[in-house]
Amino acid sequence: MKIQELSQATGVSAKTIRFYEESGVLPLPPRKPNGYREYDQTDVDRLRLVAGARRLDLSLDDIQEILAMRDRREAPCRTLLERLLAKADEVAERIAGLQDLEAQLRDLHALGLKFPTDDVDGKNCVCHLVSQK
Amino acid sequence: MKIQELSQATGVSAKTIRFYEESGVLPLPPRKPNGYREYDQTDVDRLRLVAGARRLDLSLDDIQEILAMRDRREAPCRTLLERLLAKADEVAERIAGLQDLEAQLRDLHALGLKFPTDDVDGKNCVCHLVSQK
DNA sequence: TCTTGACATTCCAGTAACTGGAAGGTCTAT
DNA sequence: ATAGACCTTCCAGTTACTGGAATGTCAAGA
Repeated sequence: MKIQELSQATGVSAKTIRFYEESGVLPLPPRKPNGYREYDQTDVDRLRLVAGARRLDLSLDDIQEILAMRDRREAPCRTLLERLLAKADEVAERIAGLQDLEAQLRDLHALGLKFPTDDVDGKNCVCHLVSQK
Repeated sequence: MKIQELSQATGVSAKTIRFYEESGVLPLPPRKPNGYREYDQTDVDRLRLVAGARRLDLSLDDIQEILAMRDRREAPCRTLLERLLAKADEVAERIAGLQDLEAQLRDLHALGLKFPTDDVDGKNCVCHLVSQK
């Protein structure tokens, strides 16, 4: 299986596959005599796991750690579970921050509409709204 | 006014101020004979505007463009307004995505708790939950 | 056989917005 | 004289890729 086929099978670009390899989340694959990387089904499985975890926004570091533990046959499941929960909490926080941000942006926009639009650089320029304190 | 004082007045680190200068959002300040940067109140104002806009998550590119227009006495207000709105929409989208993500993470966690925890690398390992398809 | 096109390889550089650190110069006070 | 608290520049690293250049390989068609 060549890199393009692995790419097709997983939806991860060849470029990214090489990057994952260099990053250490994917093992160095054997090479054919011509130097091409050779993959098999276990690589598909592993890369799918990586891609799935990335979709859940786990960092490559996290993923590598999880895979390393799995490879050492330690209990990765509990760890993964904890990471999932921690990640969920993180995401919840990020959401709250972004909701604040969105509200502020819309407030500012609404407020801006009330200013005379021909007041290019006057005291009422909306630019001042953005400036803090 | 030295860089540290500007930093105090705006809450932006000296390191970041130099970075902003290099990025072009802040102008090259005059230097004292000893080579130290010299700032005044207009720099405080400008940097506050930058910091405020950054807090609203506008990119340095956006900010630079807005400032450039203001400096040219063009109408930055309308532009800023549009950017605020566009940014708000962007943020709303990002929030929706993150909400999906959080739900997925919590579902996965809940699902994971139902698996036997001693099944280290068996078929039921939560790792498989993460893997796609 | 030659050529074309689609693959493969490596390496270098860039993205956004900083942050950290090293090596060295300057100022102020004791 | 020396300590420390500044200042300067430059280089490197962060995250997860992506783009591009230069080059090599392979299979198929004219």
